[in-house]
Formats: sequence, structure tokens, C-alpha cells
Amino acid sequence: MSLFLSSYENRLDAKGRISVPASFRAALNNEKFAGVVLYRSFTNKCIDGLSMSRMESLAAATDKMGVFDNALDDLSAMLFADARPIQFDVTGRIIIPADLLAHAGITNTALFVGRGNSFQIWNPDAFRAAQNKSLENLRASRPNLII
Amino acid sequence: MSLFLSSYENRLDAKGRISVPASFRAALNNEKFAGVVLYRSFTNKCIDGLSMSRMESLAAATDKMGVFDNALDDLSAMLFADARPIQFDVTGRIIIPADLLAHAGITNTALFVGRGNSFQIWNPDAFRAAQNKSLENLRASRPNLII
DNA sequence: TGAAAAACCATAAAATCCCATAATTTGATT
DNA sequence: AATCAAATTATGGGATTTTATGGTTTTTCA
Repeated sequence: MSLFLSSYENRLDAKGRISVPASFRAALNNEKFAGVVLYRSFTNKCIDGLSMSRMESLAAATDKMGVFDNALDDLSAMLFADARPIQFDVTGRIIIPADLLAHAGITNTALFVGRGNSFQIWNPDAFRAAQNKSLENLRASRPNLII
Repeated sequence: MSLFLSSYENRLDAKGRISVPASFRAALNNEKFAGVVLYRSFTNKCIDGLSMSRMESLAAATDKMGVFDNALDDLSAMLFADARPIQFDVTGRIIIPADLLAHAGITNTALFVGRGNSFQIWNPDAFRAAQNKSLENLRASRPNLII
């Protein structure tokens, strides 16, 4: 499985469609499911994205764990309930559900950010702000870190 | 077999019909039986649903285990006695039996909740309450779990 | 005969398909 | 290195299909 790398800023059209970056689609091109799975990020004001096959392996993992751990059973239940499978159209676009857009504060343009095995979708400004902040945090906590 | 993912809130009409979400129907589209199997959830105030083929594999599994496991035998007996096979109409709707609706406290609208290999049908408010509670439980038992 | 179930028809909103075009990247050739 | 042609990608919009939902009629069967 190839990785999600780099960042791409794309536009939402009048119908709410947005192109998934070609290189991200390439990272998904031998998947059975021609699309992505989206989530509200638990930690950030952004959307998390991954492949269906990765979703399935997460499902399998928590499925096994659930036998020994009720809390994790709850967790996996939540995982399924919140996952949004979304198919590409012919030209590689998706429609991001309105509640996810709202959560991420996305209106006109969105930033696709590679994260290796997954990716995120951000309001471009919010992403830059968040990145600056985490840079500050890093500097504060590790003054001699080479940055 | 594809997974039941995401959540969909649909309405019951005057005759008690309700559309099964298209994506759930898609997860069932090469089943012999054009419908679902419903039963009262043992653990929650909701309805559990699965495909007929999964019902059959449960039968096969408990058949093997039942000989050695009385508790499991009881459970599966209850499951089969309680299970209700319900066919889709032409447009993909079902009629949920009144006693199941009562058990789940469903009146006007119902929430179909994906659970991977199965799904649940909830009163929307009751589901949100239950989800919040299990989130609290998770936080309490695993404070550093990222949620 | 009467009530419930099934079949049938209708419709608005949403999603998808199809085609077109602008922008960008790639590659080839000088 | 510069330039042009070809392919790919992002974006836009109209036409078509699907989906959820509602209502009416027919069938079933107790």
C-alpha cells in the first residue's frame, strides 16, 4: 500500500464536490472500494480519511480485542457508527457530508494533508494555525530541538 | 461481505414502513433472502439486525459449540426464537414489528447504526445518550485513550 | 367481510452520470 | 534550456438516476 504524502488545496464546487488529489487516488487504486472512509477527527477540528481496507483491518483488530475487553468493544462500535464510506465519482471527486464540513470549518476550499497511512482534510487557514501552534509547543517544551 | 458503516436517520410512515438505508441494502445485495433478520437486543434498548446468511453461520457455530456450552445453547435458543425475518418491499422498506419498536422506544424516526457485520436500530435520542455514556466509560477506564 | 399485508404509482431531493473546458503536468524534441 | 504537443487533472454544469417518502389500489386470509 502506497502512502498519502504532501498537501493539496482544492476547491468545493456549487454541488459540494471536491477532487481528491490524484496522488491520493493513486495510493488507493487497487482497492476493491473505489473511495475513502471519512471520520470526524477526535482530536482536531478536521476530517480524518483512510482506505476501506485499512478500515476493515481496524475492524478486525477491535473485533478480536472485544472478546477480552468490553471498553474496546464500545470503541469499535463507535468506530463503525461514525465511519462514512464515500465513493469517488468518475473524475475522482467526493461529496463530503455537511456535518463533517461543519466540524472542520470548511466552506470554499479544503486542504488534503498526507499522513502516511491516512490523511486529513482541513480548512487551510485552520491547518496553518494549528501547525504554528504545535510548532510553538515543540519549541517551548524542547528548546534545543533543531528547528 | 461488506460492512455496515455509518448511521442514517429515517422516518416511519403512517403504515409503519421505513426505508433501510441504501448502503445497508447494498451490503446485502447478493443475499438469497432479500431482507434482514431482526431481534430484540439482549444488552440495549434497541433492535439488532443482520443478514440471513450471518444468521445461518451463527446457527452453524452455535450448533458446534452448543454441545459443550449450556449458556451458549440457551443464548442461541433465545436468539432463534426471537429472530424475525423481514423482507424488503420493492423500494427497500421494511415494517418493524410493533413489539420491537416498543422495546427500542421508537415512534416517528429511527436511527440505523452500522456495527460492521451487523447493525442496530435505535431511537435517535436514546442512541446519542448511550453513546455519550460509553464515551464517559471509556474516558474513565482509559484516561489516555485518544478520544 | 374486514383488516392487514402486499403491490403499485407518484414525487421531491439528493446523488450520480455524462460531457465540456480550463489548468496543470509530463514528455519529447529541438 | 526552451518550447511545444499530449496527457492528466481539476473544475463546471446539464441530464439522468437513485433514494426516501407518501399515497392508492389490490390481494390475502382469518
